[in-house]
Amino acid sequence: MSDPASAFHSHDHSTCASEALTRAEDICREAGARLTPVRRRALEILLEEHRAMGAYDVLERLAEDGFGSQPPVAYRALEFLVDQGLAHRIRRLNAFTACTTQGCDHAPAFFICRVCKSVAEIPAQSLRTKIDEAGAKLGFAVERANVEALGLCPSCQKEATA
Amino acid sequence: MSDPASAFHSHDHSTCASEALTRAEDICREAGARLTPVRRRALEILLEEHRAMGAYDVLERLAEDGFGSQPPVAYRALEFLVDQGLAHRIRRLNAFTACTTQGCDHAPAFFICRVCKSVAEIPAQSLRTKIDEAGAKLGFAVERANVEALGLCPSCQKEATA
DNA sequence: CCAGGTTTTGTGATGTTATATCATTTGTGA
DNA sequence: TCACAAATGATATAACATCACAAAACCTGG
Repeated sequence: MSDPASAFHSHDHSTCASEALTRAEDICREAGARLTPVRRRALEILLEEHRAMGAYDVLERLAEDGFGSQPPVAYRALEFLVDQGLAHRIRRLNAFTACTTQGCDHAPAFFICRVCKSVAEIPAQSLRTKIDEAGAKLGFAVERANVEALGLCPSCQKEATA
Repeated sequence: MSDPASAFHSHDHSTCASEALTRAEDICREAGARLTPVRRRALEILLEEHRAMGAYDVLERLAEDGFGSQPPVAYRALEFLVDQGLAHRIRRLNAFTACTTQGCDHAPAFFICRVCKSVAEIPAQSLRTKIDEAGAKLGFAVERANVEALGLCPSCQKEATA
């Protein structure tokens, strides 16, 4: 993956998205997982923008494309993507976003702009280590950790002061 | 607050809970906020155990005690408690838990046992600082941050190996 | 005290997010 | 090509959360 937190930088997004899709195919092939048409389409939809989308929004788009229109269609596709590390669930927003650090450590931290809803993901292995250590002090064995920060992205800060 | 992460230690819980309630009263008085009967009762309910409760579970208990039985009753009380820093929302569980570090920095991190659902809270200002710094590198201004770890608490680990 | 506004509560309705279940189809490998 | 596993379609329902409005409780100045 090119650029950490590309969400907040101008960049060639069509390349960004198509590369992610190509990598996703590789990752699935290696994992022996099937990137079926719905799943692939769901990922494409998430990749269109660096924001989180609700399952029902994804569902609507999938239905337009001729896939089923019932909630499980979207939830299953999204669950698959999350399991494969191709997407992440943003709990704060009850929503999903495409992974922008494929292949990386997968201890992501998210920065969510409360105004424009864009979401940036960074690799945060060092935070994860700290969390593990803090857990260890309590005798707690950490298996997964969420780190989600809410605030203002660079451009929305400019808007705010203007 | 006595003991960080008391959830995972045996302790005198009735003292733990009653002290928390007393402090809550102080905090509200100082803030000029009204700890009304529903709000107080909601806090008591959350304080009964070191776990997260869903709003509807709290609602059920409140209704039994003669308060209203519609969802807003619970959501309003819980929102008040969260605003006052007397409770926290655990996004991973869509649930709420009483604050066990009242008065502390309020940059909490949570450790959630996936088996017994107990929740421990620790002050985590240093993690918060790291998150702020990581945000700053992206030009992102962090306003709030969630840190939630899922895994196994000490006693559920013992169970698992047994 | 009491008239005024503000805050809190009660209640019904509705919106949003997520899962359970089961039948059917599709892919995969013996 | 048969049998098993994986994926999809479709219905129903569960779980979580908010809106809107009316009634009651509470402060506060006169």
